[in-house]
Amino acid sequence: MTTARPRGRPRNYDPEQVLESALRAFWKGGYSGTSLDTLAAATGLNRPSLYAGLGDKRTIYIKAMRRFQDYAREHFGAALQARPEDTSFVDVVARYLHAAINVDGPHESIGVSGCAVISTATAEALTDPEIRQVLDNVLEEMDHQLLARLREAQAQGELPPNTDIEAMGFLLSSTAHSIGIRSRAGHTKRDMEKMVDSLARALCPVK
Amino acid sequence: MTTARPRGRPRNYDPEQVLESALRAFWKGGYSGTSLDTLAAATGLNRPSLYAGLGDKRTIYIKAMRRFQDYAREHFGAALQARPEDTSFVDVVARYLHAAINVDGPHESIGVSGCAVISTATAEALTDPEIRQVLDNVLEEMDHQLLARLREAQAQGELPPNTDIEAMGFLLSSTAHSIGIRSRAGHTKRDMEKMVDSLARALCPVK
DNA sequence: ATTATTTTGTACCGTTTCGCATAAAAAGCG
DNA sequence: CGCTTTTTATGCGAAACGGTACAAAATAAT
Repeated sequence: MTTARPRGRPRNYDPEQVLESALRAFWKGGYSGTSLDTLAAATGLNRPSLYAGLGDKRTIYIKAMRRFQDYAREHFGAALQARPEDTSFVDVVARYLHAAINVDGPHESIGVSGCAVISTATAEALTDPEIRQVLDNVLEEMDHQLLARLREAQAQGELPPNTDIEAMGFLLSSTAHSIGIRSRAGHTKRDMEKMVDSLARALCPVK
Repeated sequence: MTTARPRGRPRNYDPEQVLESALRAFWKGGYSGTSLDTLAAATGLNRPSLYAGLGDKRTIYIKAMRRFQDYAREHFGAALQARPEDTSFVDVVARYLHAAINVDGPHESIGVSGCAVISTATAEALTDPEIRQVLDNVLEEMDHQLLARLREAQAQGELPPNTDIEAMGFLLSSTAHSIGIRSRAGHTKRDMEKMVDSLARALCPVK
């Protein structure tokens, strides 16, 4: 059984795929630097279809950023999950940093690098309150996701009771932000992978 | 004695002041988001004078970013200088973080916030190799400035011999990067000032 | 005073930008 | 088969964009 076909002419595109293409276009060229023509070429749609399907440029951008945020949340969440083979919380921190490299580092296959939101929303944040809010929401969610896990770790005894959870969370999220910026500047995965273990040890009060 | 006047009609503006105004315009609106008209209005010059005096848009942008880089280098350098009242290296680290807040945090008087380069060059980095290089140069200089000071500290016994200097430098510069991003997202100086001491302690192996 | 030189300001050029109006196309419904 | 509904595609239009031509203005040199 298939869902009942809607009334008129059927859509000629997959909305998910179009949003993903739009994300990649903005990810590469930024908000102001990506025109509707570029967006149309990237998605395969023409401008009126784009507009009818996703809204105006700003709306498409914000939807694309939300999509990236979903993707990032998922990966960071998975990295923070405890695993049987973890010998200390250093392993969890290292996994988080690897996730940051995978999420915010170079994506060779699609020719982009950096956190899509941080790399593009910062430029607009002071002139567009809604985009600033998207950026702030991403930062806040990253901090929150980390702090929740760090508190749990402290409660479970994975981290010493005197650990400054807030400072540690700030440093971890900051490192993730910076990994995105560094890769945007051309740094490779290998450049950053080789730092992960020493960073994890330096970040973790558990020696 | 004054310098011999050049031949033709004298300039009606101070090049330093114009470049500073251009910096503030790009700082606020980003590269793609700032038009030559906006730039002309901000500097008080008209477009032809701007072009004759500073070059085309990209050239003006790059000169403005270099100006910001000079400003940042100076402040970070001053913060890293040893002071008689320092009781431990934690004080130096805290001073560096305060400098990051002053340089990359909100500048209420001129209505901008964030590191001018990171906040605006990241959006262009993947499509403009020269701008990417400006960004990379800033990141590299921050790391270099920090590492030089950390090595010195280790040599002077301010830091334990087993300190992982590279990791510590990476974390410190990353924190500075992130402070710029957070303030771009709307975080206030006070939000971040209140974290400085705990961050400095968490970053410093000297407890 | 005249000339040479440089800066200034208006006005313009061709292109790009975003958004939409409008008609053709593709489907279901009666 | 017509009729309605929805999507597609061409293409328009007003505005904004980066850049420059050109003449007027301001100064030094002769």
